[in-house]
Amino acid sequence: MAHSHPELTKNQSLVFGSLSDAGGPLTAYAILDALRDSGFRAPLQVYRALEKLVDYGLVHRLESLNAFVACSHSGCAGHDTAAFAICEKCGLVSEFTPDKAIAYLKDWTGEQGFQLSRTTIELRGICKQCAAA
Amino acid sequence: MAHSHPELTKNQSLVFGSLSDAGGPLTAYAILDALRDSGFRAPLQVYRALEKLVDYGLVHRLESLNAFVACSHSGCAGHDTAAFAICEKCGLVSEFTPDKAIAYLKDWTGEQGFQLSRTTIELRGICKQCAAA
DNA sequence: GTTATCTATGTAATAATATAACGCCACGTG
DNA sequence: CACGTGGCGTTATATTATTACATAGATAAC
Repeated sequence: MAHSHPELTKNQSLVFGSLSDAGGPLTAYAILDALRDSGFRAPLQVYRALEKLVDYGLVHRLESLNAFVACSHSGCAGHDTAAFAICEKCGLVSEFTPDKAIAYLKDWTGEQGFQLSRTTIELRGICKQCAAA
Repeated sequence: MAHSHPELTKNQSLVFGSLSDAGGPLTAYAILDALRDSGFRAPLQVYRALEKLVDYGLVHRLESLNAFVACSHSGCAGHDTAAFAICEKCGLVSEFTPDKAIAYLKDWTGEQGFQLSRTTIELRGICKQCAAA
């Protein structure tokens, strides 16, 4: 699941590049706009590339923002158990891997007989910088 | 934050009722369709009611489904730290309150100086029933 | 009692996010 | 070559959510 991946195609590289350059989350349509000069014309070009990139573990989808962000730990181990802290002031997104919290969630799913395939953990609040300001 | 609430208005009652009756998540437009006979005509009627209901802690938004579900613990304490296990086969949604996992997440936010206001925890997988089948 | 204000509501229009359906081309394998 | 697979381009459409503006009722102030 996720992790190693073949060479990226042209479109995948462009999409991944625009996310990396942004250094933060972008919506699919923001990516589309960023790549018009590179020849992108339609949303599907972006969505198709994103699907693969998420699959490969290079990009995360932020459900609560309907946006996408390049993975902080390229080729990251816990890609499917990453968590995100999202600042509601400045938009900063910090990715981390809450192993112990995940362990407790897995305890619960184990007890329930729930076969866990993917976790979404997104924290909303104010980052240190913005709180200080 | 959340919890006690005034009397529900007519629209709020209708929306809450349809979510309760459903016993599972509904999209805003599914609610709209369910309430056409009750006089609903436009999405905004649904979204406005949902906003209040979420505010009051009676309804949760499931970010990964773009859907809404009545809170399992009416007037639930940990409304803003609830977690959900979502079965990808049958659509069953189980709400629970992973206190220990939340505690670890709060450890992290505390260390980072991140002022946490809201958590989203959604687990995808296969429920016990569907796994057995 | 009238004015001001606040909340809820109704309606139309539109924005933002995401997918379906089709056909084409490049590539590798038998 | 014939064929299957995967990526790509394009059009159209589906789904989710909000903006903008008008109306109606309750309440408090004067």
